[in-house]
Amino acid sequence: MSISERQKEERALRKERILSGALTVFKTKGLDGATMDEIAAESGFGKATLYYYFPSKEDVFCGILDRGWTQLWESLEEDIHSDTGPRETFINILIKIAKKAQQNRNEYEFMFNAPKAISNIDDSDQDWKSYQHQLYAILKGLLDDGISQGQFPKLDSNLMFKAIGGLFVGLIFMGEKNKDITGGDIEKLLNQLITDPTQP
Amino acid sequence: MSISERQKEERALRKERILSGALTVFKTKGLDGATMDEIAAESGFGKATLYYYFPSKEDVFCGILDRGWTQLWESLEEDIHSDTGPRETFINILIKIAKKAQQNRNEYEFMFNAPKAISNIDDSDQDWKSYQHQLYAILKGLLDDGISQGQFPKLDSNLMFKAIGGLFVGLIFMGEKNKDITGGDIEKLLNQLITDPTQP
DNA sequence: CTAAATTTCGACTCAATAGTCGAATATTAA
DNA sequence: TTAATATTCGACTATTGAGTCGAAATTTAG
Repeated sequence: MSISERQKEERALRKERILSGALTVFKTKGLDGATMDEIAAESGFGKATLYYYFPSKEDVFCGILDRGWTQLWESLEEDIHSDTGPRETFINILIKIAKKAQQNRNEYEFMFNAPKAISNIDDSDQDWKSYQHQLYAILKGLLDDGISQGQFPKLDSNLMFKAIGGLFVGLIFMGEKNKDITGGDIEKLLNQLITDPTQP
Repeated sequence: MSISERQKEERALRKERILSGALTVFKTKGLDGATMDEIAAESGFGKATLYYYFPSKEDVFCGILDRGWTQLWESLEEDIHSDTGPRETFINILIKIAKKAQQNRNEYEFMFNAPKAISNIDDSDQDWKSYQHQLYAILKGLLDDGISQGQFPKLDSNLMFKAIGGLFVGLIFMGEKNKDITGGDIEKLLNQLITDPTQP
């Protein structure tokens, strides 16, 4: 008899629990400050048990990114495939990301910042990377389309992309509080940045 | 006979050399990936010699921040005390920082990003922190003044500050290349973000 | 119930690295 | 020259933390 469905689910649930614990520890101790012992304690397992579910610390790390980027990608698909114009789609996507990021701030801060801190020989095809690249490609495409349709200011799209990305990250992750920023705020500032003053 | 002026200078020069080497290693290996042995090798000293100049790894780290923020603060003083209006002063300061940051990208990336990664019991009065806070306070003040004078959009200044800070960091540190961004680009995007459309 | 499979974990190994020590070398002042 | 002072450093220590091991506990299936 092979493993039952319930067993699979419980196993997945335990993995989730470990990832959550890891996220908590990463948040308080930083990426390198976090130890497997602490993650084990935080998630309520013995250290050796962690290695029964994840082959290495790095895999715990990537597990968080995988889960996060996959979920984000899936939750955005309807917006991506909607047939609104580039500008509206672009803004909708960013606002949706912002909302999710504020609901799960730790996770998203990790997703957006942690990858920079990796120096490992990282040629391997991580799932999360492809999702991240896909998302960035979509956004970049919308930006290009929007610019060529005169919906955005006529500026180099790479530059715009950096600027918007920075603004976005700044709004959501700068400072400690996260209560003061509404979807409306983000929309307002995005509009401010991407409204072409030469258009009526 | 106490130590001569030249001796002091040479000692300071050796400290500089160590800080530069440290910056190089930090850049390639990351903050926690960098070891004192590597920093020693990179800067051309034996490890023990490093400890003759800096009491700990953390002090090397803070040495970089101290030097950077102090120099930045000093180089900005004339702009800060100029009597141009808040908007112009604000933009001048940001453009000057951007220029310096692009000339010494490693150093400034470190200055802007490294502090987040510190989790140490950091109550101690680090010089660099006061410079950083002063600079942020000045910028925040200019923003407040500018808003109340109608030179900026009427938005919450904390929000604006986050947005501008993010945009700035995004423009300068996102991606790998740093050649494509001119002072003009930065000015253009800043203007885009901080121009009140309701004003003539 | 019993045997196989799954899950758990404390104790151990082993490598990496921050920081120290004491001796050697170089510089300065008289 | 010579003694004091400043500088250099390789080898050593001590700690920390990732990953392993083997045995114990629990669950599942017949």
